[in-house]
Amino acid sequence: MTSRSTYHHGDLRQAVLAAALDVIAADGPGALSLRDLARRAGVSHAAPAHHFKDRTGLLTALAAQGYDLLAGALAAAPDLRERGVRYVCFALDHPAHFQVMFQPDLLRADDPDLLAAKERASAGLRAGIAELRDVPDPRTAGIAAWSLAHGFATLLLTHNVRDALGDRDPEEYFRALTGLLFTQQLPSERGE
Amino acid sequence: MTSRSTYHHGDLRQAVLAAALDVIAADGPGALSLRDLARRAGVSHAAPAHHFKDRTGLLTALAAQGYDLLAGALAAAPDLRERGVRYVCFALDHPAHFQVMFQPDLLRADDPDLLAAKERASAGLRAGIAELRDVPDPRTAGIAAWSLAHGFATLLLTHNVRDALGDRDPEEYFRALTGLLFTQQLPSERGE
DNA sequence: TGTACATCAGTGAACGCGCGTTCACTGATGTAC
DNA sequence: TGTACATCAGTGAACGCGCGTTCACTGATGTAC
Repeated sequence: MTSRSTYHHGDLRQAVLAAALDVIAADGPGALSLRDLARRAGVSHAAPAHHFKDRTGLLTALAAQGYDLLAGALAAAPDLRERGVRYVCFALDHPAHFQVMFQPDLLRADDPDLLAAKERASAGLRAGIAELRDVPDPRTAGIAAWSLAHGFATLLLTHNVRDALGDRDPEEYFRALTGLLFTQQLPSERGE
Repeated sequence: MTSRSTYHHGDLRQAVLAAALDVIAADGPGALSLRDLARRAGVSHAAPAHHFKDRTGLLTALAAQGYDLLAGALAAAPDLRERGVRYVCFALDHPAHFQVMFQPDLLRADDPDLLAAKERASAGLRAGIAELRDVPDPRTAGIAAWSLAHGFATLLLTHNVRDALGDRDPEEYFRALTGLLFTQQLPSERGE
C-alpha cells in the first residue's frame, strides 16, 4: 500500500481479496462486483479480471483461503471440544470467509485449490473424531459435534442468539454448551 | 392459474412468491430480480412492485411466511427432540424459505409481520425448552438443541454432510445424533 | 336495477445506472545473448 | 554492461444488457345512492 506511483499495483490480488472481505462482511456476497472492488483498490475496472476471471473465481479464491485458515486453526487444538471452540472462533473472526465457504452455489466446485484447502480443513475435523473412544459410532458423533459448532456459529453470526449470551464470551459459552451435552463421551471430560 | 384472459392476474402476490421460491432454491437469493419474477408470472415488469415495494420487501414477506410454516411444524411436536426433527425436516422441505429466514441483512428487520411470525416460531422453541427438567441450565440446553438442529440442517442443505449419510434418512439420522448426545437429559429418553 | 364514482391492479414506454466483457493499447519487468 | 525481445500487469474507451424506478394510462372491481 505504498504511494501508488508505479504502474503496477504491487499486489493487486491481495488488495482485491481484502476489499472483497470488507464488502462481504458489510453487505454479503450479493453486494460484490468486480468493478467496485477495482475502484476500492484504486485500479482500472478491468484489472481484477486479470487475476480472478470473474466473481465466481474471486469467491472461490476467498473460500480456499478460508478453508486454509480454518485448517490452521483446527490443527493446533488439543482435543475435539477445543476444535469446536476454534471452529466457532474462526467463524466470528472471519465472518466473510465463513459465509462464502458454506454457500457452494457461489463457488467453482471443482477448483483444485479449493478442493485441496477443503481437504486440509476436513482432515482437521477427522483428526478430532479419531481420538474419540468409547463412543458407539464415532462418525456420527463427529457429525454431531460439527453440527453443534456450525449451528452455534451460524446462529451467532446471524444475530439469532447473540442477545441470549448477554455479557458472556461466545467461546466460554460454547464450552458450557458442550459440557451440557457431551457429559461422559469427550476425552477432555474424563480428564484424558 | 386460469387462462389469463382477464386483465387482473387473480393472485399475483402468491404467484410472485412461488416464483421467488423457485429462483432462490435454484440459484440463491442473489439471483432474484423483480423483473424476472414478473416475467415468470406472465405480468408486466412493474406489477410486482405493486405488492412488494422492492426486493427486500419480497424477501421479508417470504421470511415471514417461512417463520409461520416453521411455527406450524413445531407446534404439533410432542417433545424437544421431535421439535428438532421437525426443524430439520422444515429446512429440507423449504430450503428457499430457510435460506432467506437466516440472512437478516436481506430483510426489513422491523417489519411487523416478520416480527410476529418470528415470535410465533420462537415460542415453539421455547415451549420445547420449558419441558426440560433435571437440566442445570435449560436456557443453555435450549440453545444447544437449536444449534445442533440448525447446524445439521445447514450442513445438509449446503451438501457438506449429505454424502456421509449414505442411504439413511436425514430424519432418522438426526434422531441418532440426538440419541448420542442427550444421553439422559431428554424427557423422551427417560420415557416420560 | 341502474348509474356514477372511487379505488385497485396491472400496463407499457421511458429514463438512467452499474455491471461484465471485449479489445487495442502501454508501461514495467524479466530473460537471453 | 548493454541491447533486444517476450511476457506480464494494468489502462481506458466502447458495447450491450438487465435492472429498478417513474409516470401517465387503462381495464376491472366494489360501493353509494
